[in-house]
Amino acid sequence: MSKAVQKLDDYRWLLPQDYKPGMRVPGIIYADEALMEAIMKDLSLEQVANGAFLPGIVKASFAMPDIHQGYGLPVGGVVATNVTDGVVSPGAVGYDINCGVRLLRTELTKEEVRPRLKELVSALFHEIPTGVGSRGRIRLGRKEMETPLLTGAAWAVKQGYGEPADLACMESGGCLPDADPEAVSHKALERGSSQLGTLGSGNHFLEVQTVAEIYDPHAAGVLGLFEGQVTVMIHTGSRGLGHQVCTDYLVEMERAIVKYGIELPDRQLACTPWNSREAKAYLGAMRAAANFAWNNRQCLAHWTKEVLLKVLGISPRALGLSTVYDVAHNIVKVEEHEVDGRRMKLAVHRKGATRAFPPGHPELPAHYQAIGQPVLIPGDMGRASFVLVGTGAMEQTFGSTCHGAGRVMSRHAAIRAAKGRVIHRELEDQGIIVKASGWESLAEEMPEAYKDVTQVVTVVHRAGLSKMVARLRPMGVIKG
DNA sequence: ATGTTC
Repeated sequence: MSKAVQKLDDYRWLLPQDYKPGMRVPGIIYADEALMEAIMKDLSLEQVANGAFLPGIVKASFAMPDIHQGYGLPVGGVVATNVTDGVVSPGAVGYDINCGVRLLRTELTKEEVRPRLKELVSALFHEIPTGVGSRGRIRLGRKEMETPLLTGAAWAVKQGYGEPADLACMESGGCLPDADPEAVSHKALERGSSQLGTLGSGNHFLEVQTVAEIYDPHAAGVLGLFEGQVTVMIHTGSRGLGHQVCTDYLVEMERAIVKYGIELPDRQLACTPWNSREAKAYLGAMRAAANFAWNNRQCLAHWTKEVLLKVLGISPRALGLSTVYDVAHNIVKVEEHEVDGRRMKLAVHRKGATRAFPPGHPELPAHYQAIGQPVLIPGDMGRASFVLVGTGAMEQTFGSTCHGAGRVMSRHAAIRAAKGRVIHRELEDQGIIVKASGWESLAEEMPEAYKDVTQVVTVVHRAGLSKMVARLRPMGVIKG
């Protein structure tokens, strides 16, 4: 019976190490009974087990309650490898390097914005490039790409997009050090050259929201959030540039596993020893792509502010827009963690998982030291999104929590299920104005295609990975 | 996620 998944408590499940011969550590899944049922329907658990084969993995292959099947590792997976004898795996980061979420606060209430909402959503949709292959107003030559890739969002701020204060409100200050633009292929640079300040497609969105409920008044106060307030959430990543970096290095990793004799149950997890030439190159390129994504969200936030000012016809002071935080949920980072009582330097791969460091952690900005790292959880466009803060994830999951709702329907299944329905009308009946590039992109993303995000965050809250601060309700959404 | 099967 040990070969089956075992329930540890109300929110934790164990995938024993003998679930699949060759696992170096067990798997741990965070979920309640209902979410576990959904998780067992695809190959997620198999992929959690496969992650446990990665050389140098420590503690366990972790999965968050929003996991679903992905490329190699499930989306919602966390694996940490020892940097002395472990590996780095692009499939355990994902195609959309530094896919992430940014939350902006305003001084406005929903009553003040509601009368202009339709106009606002139309203007945002008009001004912000959305959809696959969308191009923005910034055009950079290959040489001009170097600084944004090296210096992160500080580049956008220097260009006049946003303010220096934004940088302190971003994970890692909006820049991963040791990025190497030279390790990014010409093809990747070319794809990225016109994509700064573009939203993309799929589950990426820009949403005008209102704070519907506060669970933790102290943390909400520190974050500048109050009930009835209007916020803006931006969910996007590194676009074609990051996708191309992942594609390029997966080819390289295929060669590396042969060269270094690494055996894996799934080639999609192809990886390379941490101290190899291939790892150095991938990490340099991955960090450059992460910095591109931070610039992308920085530019999008700036244009969002411009549109808000123009449509609402108010002063910047009356708008009171500022950055609450900006998180990366597809990334690999070198961090120090305690494992079996020993401090270790680890490569923490978070693929569809959010860092959630506790209060007092040295990597947090001074103004958030008391509350812990802000966690931004985008839900579906009909229900809710959440703000949480880090609590006790350090001892459990290398300081990681969930990243979203997680799909329950494939894109294809969602389109089939939505046939004959008018999704934007259904949402409008609930007071949510949606603009998307087409019927299909809305059908793929309809609320029923996702798990209930409230259920997901309840699990991470009760399991002590992070603490619920506020629930945000969608008012207006633009989608690729 | 993605110039959505170079």
